[in-house]
Amino acid sequence: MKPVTVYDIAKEANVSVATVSRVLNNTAPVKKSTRDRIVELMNKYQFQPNALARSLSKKETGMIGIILPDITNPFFPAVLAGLEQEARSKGYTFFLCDTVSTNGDSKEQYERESQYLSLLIEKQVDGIVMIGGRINLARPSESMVTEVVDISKRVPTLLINGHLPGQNIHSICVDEREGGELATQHLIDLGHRDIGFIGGYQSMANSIHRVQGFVKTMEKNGLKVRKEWILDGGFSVEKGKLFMNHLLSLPERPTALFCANDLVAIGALKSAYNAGLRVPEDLSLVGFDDVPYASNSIPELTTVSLKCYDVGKSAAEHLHQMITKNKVSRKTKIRPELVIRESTAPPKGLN
Amino acid sequence: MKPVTVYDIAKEANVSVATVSRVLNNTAPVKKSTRDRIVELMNKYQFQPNALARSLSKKETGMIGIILPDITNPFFPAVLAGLEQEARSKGYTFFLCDTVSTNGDSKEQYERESQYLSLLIEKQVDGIVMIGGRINLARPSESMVTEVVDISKRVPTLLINGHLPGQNIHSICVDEREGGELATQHLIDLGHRDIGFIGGYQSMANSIHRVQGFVKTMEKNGLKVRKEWILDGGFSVEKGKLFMNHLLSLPERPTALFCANDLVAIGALKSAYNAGLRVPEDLSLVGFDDVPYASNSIPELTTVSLKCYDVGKSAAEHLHQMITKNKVSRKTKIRPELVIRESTAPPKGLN
DNA sequence: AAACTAATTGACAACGCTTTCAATTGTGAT
DNA sequence: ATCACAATTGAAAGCGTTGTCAATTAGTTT
Repeated sequence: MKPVTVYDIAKEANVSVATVSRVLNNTAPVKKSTRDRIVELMNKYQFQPNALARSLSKKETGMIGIILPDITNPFFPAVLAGLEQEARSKGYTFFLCDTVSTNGDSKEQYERESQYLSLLIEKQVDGIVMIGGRINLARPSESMVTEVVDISKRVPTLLINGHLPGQNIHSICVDEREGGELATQHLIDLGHRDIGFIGGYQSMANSIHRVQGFVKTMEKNGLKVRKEWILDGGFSVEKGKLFMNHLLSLPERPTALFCANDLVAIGALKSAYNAGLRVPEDLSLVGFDDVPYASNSIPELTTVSLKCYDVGKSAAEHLHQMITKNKVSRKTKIRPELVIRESTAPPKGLN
Repeated sequence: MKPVTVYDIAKEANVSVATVSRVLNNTAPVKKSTRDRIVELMNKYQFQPNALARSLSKKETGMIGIILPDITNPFFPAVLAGLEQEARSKGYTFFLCDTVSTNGDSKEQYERESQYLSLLIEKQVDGIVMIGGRINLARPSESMVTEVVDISKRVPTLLINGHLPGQNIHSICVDEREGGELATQHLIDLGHRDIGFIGGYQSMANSIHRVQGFVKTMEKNGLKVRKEWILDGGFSVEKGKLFMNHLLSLPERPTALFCANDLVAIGALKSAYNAGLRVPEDLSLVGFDDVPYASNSIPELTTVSLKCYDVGKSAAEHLHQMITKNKVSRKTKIRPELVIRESTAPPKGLN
């Protein structure tokens, strides 16, 4: 019942473990006859080398750890898919760390990030990628940043769509601001002048950037941004509904809405629909991220694509370079792209 | 730059590594004064024990491997969430194995499953959970089953919503057939007589069971099931559209559709919508799984809930029992539940 | 056949932790 | 003091690989 080891094989083949190791790794020539004998034994016993022992000895595990906030948010599986695909082709394997907390307490979430960070070190992963969570905070606490800075000194660490103030950790991200500009300009080009922004958190970098792109573009076009049409406080469908409901209760309403992400847009869409508004006839909606949801709603969502898959893929490539100690530029940017679908149209008066 | 080891700590504290290990694991009493000294050094050097070494020695890793077909399908993150939450609370950690193949080749997918199965053994995971893929095949190849049977003898293995013909591997699953009955009866109770079934694969157990529940209930109610209204060949939104389009081209159409999963239902919904049909007025739709999508569409999908989160959670508990060698019943069933939302209504003529 | 280079192999020390067994130290009782 | 016993500790043997260095064997060349 005990697993067979190189030692067992060696003994039965009348060779030393060194030789067995050699055929196992093709690390040095072995006479054909003895190699055959060993291979045969390996098959006979279904020998599977113990990766722990191997890693301990070689000081490399081929594992990369990924810390993300919530696997249930479709955005993360989307980038994960690209990451996985690429990393796998390079021989890496995955350690999934979901920091979601049952009660939605973000303090607990950051706490969990810390735990996982240590854990990954202990597990001796070859690299770490972080996405979402503290690295998306506009102003993370001192300890939060030093913690990951320390980590990044011990093992190649890559941030996806995030950064740490005052630090210069490797990252790959897409220009959120530009995305915000794209979306807003699209709406303006359609003829909208009364545009609102909903979703996100003022404490998070991505939200801030998206809003900045929005505001900048509005002003560039000589349009006024109305404070009461900028609502934040969440990234979920549920929150999207709430935001929309609030907007609906206002005396004056925007004709178009730029949503902090697709989920919020979906929520807004639902609320608008329930209130009898038609999208895009009565209200234009643009989302952000381009998760699968976006193209499956009715109407399909116009959105700015973060190109999740590509981001994931680049991340894997970048991290691989870091691990193999090739030099890479510290930051790599990916440009977002506007995907025009069905949820945007000229405002009503303009037909 | 080298990581500090128990040995380093021991030396500086003037004790043996055994003692260091003891304070590290609280595995035996250590005099307060020396314990304090050691703890202090650990902090000073930010000592983090090497989990590889520890696992090698203890013969346990605290890792559980999970093999799934495609993280991008929202169903899997949903059960993963429950699994993760529960497993984490028990001190386990995750090894993610996504077997998706870029080109959608299922042969390649099964191949990948084999690779991951070996890999997990090599990595010495404490347990394995499989979901989807070959364990959902109605008639998997001989080698596919012996492979996982062999694995299950080496390490606790649990199947979620799957089985292997002629074997008796631990599994936790929800009764697909009953789900099919629930959905169908609901439609019939609403007054529908012309009901179709779309989606799934005739080669897959879950599809077969769902159809069986459908057929059985139809017959029980004295209704005829029409061959031409049973379409299979996929689980995606895209396929759902195709199925619907085909149905639309038929001279006679069903007034209600039971879809193999929510994604297919969404696809059908979109096609119906594009064809000018209104759901549920002109067509009733019921999905299966109850992924987040289901409650975010317009109209919201009536569906049979697989209670993904619960399934994941039970799986974690079950596997934990297996790992700790407590006795558990080999199979645990979870009952599906009909969730009535907005996509179903009495057929038109009946108002 | 001797000398020499090339091809194969084996011994053994890491890798960093846990665990067993025995040795040492400390304590209160006598 | 002395003894019995409990509380602490240390030495060393694993755990299953890899990798280095030296030794052995085989193959050429003269």
